[in-house]
Amino acid sequence: MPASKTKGHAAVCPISNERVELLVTEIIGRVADKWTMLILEELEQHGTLRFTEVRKCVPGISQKMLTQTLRQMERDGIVLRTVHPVVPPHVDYELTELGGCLGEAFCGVWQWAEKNFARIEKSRAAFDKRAEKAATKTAATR
Amino acid sequence: MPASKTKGHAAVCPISNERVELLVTEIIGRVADKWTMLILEELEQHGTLRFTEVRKCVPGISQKMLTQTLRQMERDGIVLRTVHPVVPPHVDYELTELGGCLGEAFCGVWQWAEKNFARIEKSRAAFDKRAEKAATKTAATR
DNA sequence: CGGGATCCTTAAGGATACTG
DNA sequence: CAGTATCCTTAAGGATCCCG
Repeated sequence: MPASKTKGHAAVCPISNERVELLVTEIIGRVADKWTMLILEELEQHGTLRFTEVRKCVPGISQKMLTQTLRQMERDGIVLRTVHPVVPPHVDYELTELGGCLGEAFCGVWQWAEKNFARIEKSRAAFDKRAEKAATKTAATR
Repeated sequence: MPASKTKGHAAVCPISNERVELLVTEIIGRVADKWTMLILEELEQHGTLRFTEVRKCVPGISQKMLTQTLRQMERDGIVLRTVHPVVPPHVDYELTELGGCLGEAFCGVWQWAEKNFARIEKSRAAFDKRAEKAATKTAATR
């Protein structure tokens, strides 16, 4: 169990630690988002993509969410957005180096999900069965 | 750049691959959640915690979200919930082995956030400055 | 084509009150 | 103590239209 998480930072950096932790937490909250992760994954796999291409790669995402998420990622320095001043417009998206690092960091989570999805499904089924039993029992009691 | 993400699964497993991908995506969506990650982190760091203790460790979480998230995690087999039949009630939460693995997988993301939060802040500031400039320019034009 | 602006609907999430 | 149940508010997110 690797111990160097947020707490490990304390000894190193003297600047207000609650602030750092809040910041890190906020970043985690921003980055640990469904669409962000999916877009990240696609850009990592395909390299550079245009707006419409990203949209095709991420099924189910609305144009609004795509724009919004890409903007956030651009703002955070995860994605590089290049506008080619031609008509009709041509906009390219690609990961920055920072974004690439994040992609690699998330890789472990993807692998975890891939490796364990069957276990998770089983656990869910078992949980639901127990819950159902409990429910019928409660119904019988009253 | 490790290439074995969802796509890498294709060659190994013959069962409907879209289904697997959907499942994995769904799991990612579930697990890549702010509260889930924070609770995971606390349980990994403290071992076993009671309901109220978790609540204290995760500032800002409402009791509703805490219950809800813990239930989801229990259902997914990430967290083990132990009820001691005493009065007043005593309920313990701890990570399962599966949960521990997930914690380790997420560790990379935490480290990424810790390492790069300054860069991200700078990127955001720069982005906002550019946006502001663009806005005043637009305002001047009309 | 790549969005911005607007409207509208659903759902996430907080506050409060009650219970075994 | 560790929840469940209810209400209520905010905001996420989809659909639509339009524009450079």
